[in-house]
Amino acid sequence: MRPILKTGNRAHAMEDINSLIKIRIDKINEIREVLKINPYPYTYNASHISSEIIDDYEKLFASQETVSLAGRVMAVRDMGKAAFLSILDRGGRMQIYISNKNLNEQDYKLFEKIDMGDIIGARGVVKKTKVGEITVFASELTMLTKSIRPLPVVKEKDGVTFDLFSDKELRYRNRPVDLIVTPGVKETFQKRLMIIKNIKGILDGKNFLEVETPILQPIYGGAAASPFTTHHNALDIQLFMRISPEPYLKRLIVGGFDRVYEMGKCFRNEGIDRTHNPEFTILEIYQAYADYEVMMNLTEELITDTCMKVNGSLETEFSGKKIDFKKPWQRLKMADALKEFAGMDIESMSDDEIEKKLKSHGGEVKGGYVRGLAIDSLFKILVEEKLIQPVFITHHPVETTPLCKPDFSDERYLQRFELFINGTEFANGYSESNDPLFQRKTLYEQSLRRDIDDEAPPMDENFIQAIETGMPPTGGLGIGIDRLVMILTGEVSIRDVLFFPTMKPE
RNA sequence: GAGGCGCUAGCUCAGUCGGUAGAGCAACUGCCUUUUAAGCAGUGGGUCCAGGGUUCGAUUCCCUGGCGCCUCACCA
Repeated sequence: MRPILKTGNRAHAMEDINSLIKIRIDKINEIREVLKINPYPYTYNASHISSEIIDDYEKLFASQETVSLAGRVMAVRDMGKAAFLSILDRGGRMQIYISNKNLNEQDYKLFEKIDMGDIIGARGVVKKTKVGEITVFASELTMLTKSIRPLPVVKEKDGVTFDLFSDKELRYRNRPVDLIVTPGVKETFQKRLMIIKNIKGILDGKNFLEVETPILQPIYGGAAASPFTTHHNALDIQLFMRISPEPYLKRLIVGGFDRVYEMGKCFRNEGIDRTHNPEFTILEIYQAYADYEVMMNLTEELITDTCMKVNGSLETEFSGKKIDFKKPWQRLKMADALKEFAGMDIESMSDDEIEKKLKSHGGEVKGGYVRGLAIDSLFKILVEEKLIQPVFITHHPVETTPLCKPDFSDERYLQRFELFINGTEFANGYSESNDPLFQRKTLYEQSLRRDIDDEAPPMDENFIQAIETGMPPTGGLGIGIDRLVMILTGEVSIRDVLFFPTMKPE
């Protein structure tokens, strides 16, 4: 079934028109009919953006050349025969001086129809006002887009913001307005883009290839999570939204792309909270002939380099805690972490003791006791939240994942690491499993758990066949990009680093 | 999934011990030729989230529901 435009849309839109909007529509009509101006023209050539005018002020003032710029009107201070506009463009804010002495009659009449929120073009010379603010003294005004929906009025003086657009629900549901009026929001997203660009730059510099793999998959895997399901009409088959790009990236390693990465959306059909959004961005990297130690070093490099580029320092603050990214980060075996933070010598404990301990802390293993899963669960309950500074937890019990190689020195544990910062997981990496017989066995066993654990993925025969073809020894790494952006920008909620977080319909 | 809190004008918020409501900003009308949270005077603007109950009367009290935020649980 194709989505059909609801017939009620138009009626609803009409209802929505309140008196403030009506007044602005009247102004559009006057602009069109009286001033004979199109309030929605097609182009405008601006010579400068705000920041360039400020940077080049001395030169522009000396030459008194005419500059032009385009932006959104954020404030109108009208004093009768003179007025000041603040307009906002890509480079920031610029003040425009309006006077009927400098403007022709038509443009002055147009000025009288300008509201906060309109997008205009202004041409004029650059001077400082009496109070020393760099200002474009307008000799020509152009209406570029008449806005009919009023913006929230946010004011600011001496760094103090007044009447902030603070209703989070409205902000997330109406992000364009939020981006326009809420200080700092745009900057957070600019930082997000810088972080992503920097990480890709480092990887590109190391000859990793950025690839794209299917988001719609007939069989999902690579993590334990509930998928979103969808349906392909022509093939009449069920498809799943990927929960991880891992299985396809490994197929590419088998195919000879021996350094690949993908940064993209994954989808998990789980609850929503401060650190979880149903769709989120993951970075996965695979490097042939490398092991988990190489991937740990790469993790350190990616994050410290990016932190330095974005924040100019390796120290940041996150919800009141100082985080120090200085290398090298501590590396701690999970068993040792349990010893250090929970006072438990897990290796000397019997299954009975472990199970009791887990129960006493309100934990359980889905589908019945398994020693390794119980240890992992104890770690989560007792240790995770205590890991504030960056630390690699290594050597998880073999039962925690079927996709990782056991450590040759002690096969009860994996060559795996997870990076924890501020009590949450940021990265996860392995020496990837490439023994086809072992892989078939562990994935089969995992698929059997589906009866008792609805998050266990199904058997993926096609993937096993790829591993049977022969995957070189490979190190793999996954980093949660949204959470990384959170810690590097100091945002406590994932919704504040996503342009459009998932919301229930109103 | 559980608990707490919130939802009143375009925005930010008061308020009504139950008698259908107010401020600031925004808007509108005046005044004002260097302002910057511009200022001064005046005017208009509300399904008080929705539904039900109690009541002569509910925006207010009670119940149910919706949406959001926070905390917890869940979460490779």
